[in-house]
Amino acid sequence: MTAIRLLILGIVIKEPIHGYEIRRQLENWNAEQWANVAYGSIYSALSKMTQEGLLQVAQTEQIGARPARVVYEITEIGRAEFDRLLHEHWLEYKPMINPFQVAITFMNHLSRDELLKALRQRTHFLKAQLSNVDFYTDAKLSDVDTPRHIRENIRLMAAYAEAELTWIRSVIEQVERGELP
Amino acid sequence: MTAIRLLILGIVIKEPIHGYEIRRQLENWNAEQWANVAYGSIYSALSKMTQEGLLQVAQTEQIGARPARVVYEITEIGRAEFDRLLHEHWLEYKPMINPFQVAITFMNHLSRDELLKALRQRTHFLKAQLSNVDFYTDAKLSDVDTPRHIRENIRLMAAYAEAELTWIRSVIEQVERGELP
DNA sequence: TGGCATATACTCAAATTTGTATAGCCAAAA
DNA sequence: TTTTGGCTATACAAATTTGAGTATATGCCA
Repeated sequence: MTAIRLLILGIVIKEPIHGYEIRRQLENWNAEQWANVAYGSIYSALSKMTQEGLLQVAQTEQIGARPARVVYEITEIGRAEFDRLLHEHWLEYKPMINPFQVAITFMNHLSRDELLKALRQRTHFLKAQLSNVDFYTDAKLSDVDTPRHIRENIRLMAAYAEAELTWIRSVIEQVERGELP
Repeated sequence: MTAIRLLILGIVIKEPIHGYEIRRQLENWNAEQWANVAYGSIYSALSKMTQEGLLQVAQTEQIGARPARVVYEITEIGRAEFDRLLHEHWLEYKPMINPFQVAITFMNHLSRDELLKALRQRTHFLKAQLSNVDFYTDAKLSDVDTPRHIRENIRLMAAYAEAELTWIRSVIEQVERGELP
């Protein structure tokens, strides 16, 4: 929960903005690949943080008969909280939650063939990820809304993917030699 | 939520067991480092899954006047669900949720000095992680309750940590050269 | 100009998660 | 013998998250 708050505060701090636009920003950053951003929770977080005084409503824009846009802006308290959360995220070590490691835990419940198939499947996904990296590092750089250092985020993902590929290769070998599971 | 279910089903499938013992098993696997296992949610998941017919109560053991242990066992439906979830986790690519990447997103809000300090701090954590790896790969192997392939999980974590260390070194250099943020 | 896919924008009930509360047992120190 | 700290074991209210639901606008093609 502190993650979604930090993300929202960091977006609102730049300029007053409404929920849907925040969602688009997060999509633009591919945040769904490294954060829990169910889009419903943007709105919960916005009202909760408003209630707590971290944000305030700047204006509501009625466009036709659609739901009115609610534009939020950050308060001084909100700025302080952003700083606090940012430092917390930089200085504390919070584990990364990886569903694949849950799968690994029960490796021994798959047959040899299923396991090899799954490992190769995973290899595919990881390579697909990597091939996106070049695309993004080029394309996103020219996009004005995307800070240049967002590229570093993508590079880190690529590094994780490479590491996992190496690991998978070694596991495949062990499975083929009958040492695993 | 599917992750905690898979974990619990995979533990209960081996033998009838009560909630607290499940918790200890998860601690033994260092599950808090790669899964969301707030220990309260073990009990929620157990009763929910019982209600859904995936588990059933095998017995309740009253020891003195303490809360009675409720021992659960898996049902046929539960076995089927375990298989389904296991395959889902092996064959689908689910993103890993990484709070550090949220921090990276707002790298530019830290001063150069704060950033370098934070990066070095992170380096420390990662090296500490790595130094645990040798310990665990040795120690856990002799533990009967810990399947041998759990070691692979630890090796994967080490691979991620190494990858991140390399990434951090490159970022530090860029920051020192004034190219970031 | 009408129709269809896609985009805009938020709401809310239901499901899930969290963390604290409760409360007794046990071993060792004082 | 009493105190103290830590382990055993679950319950549950409160907070959070999810995702389907609602309803309108807009662009595009024929």
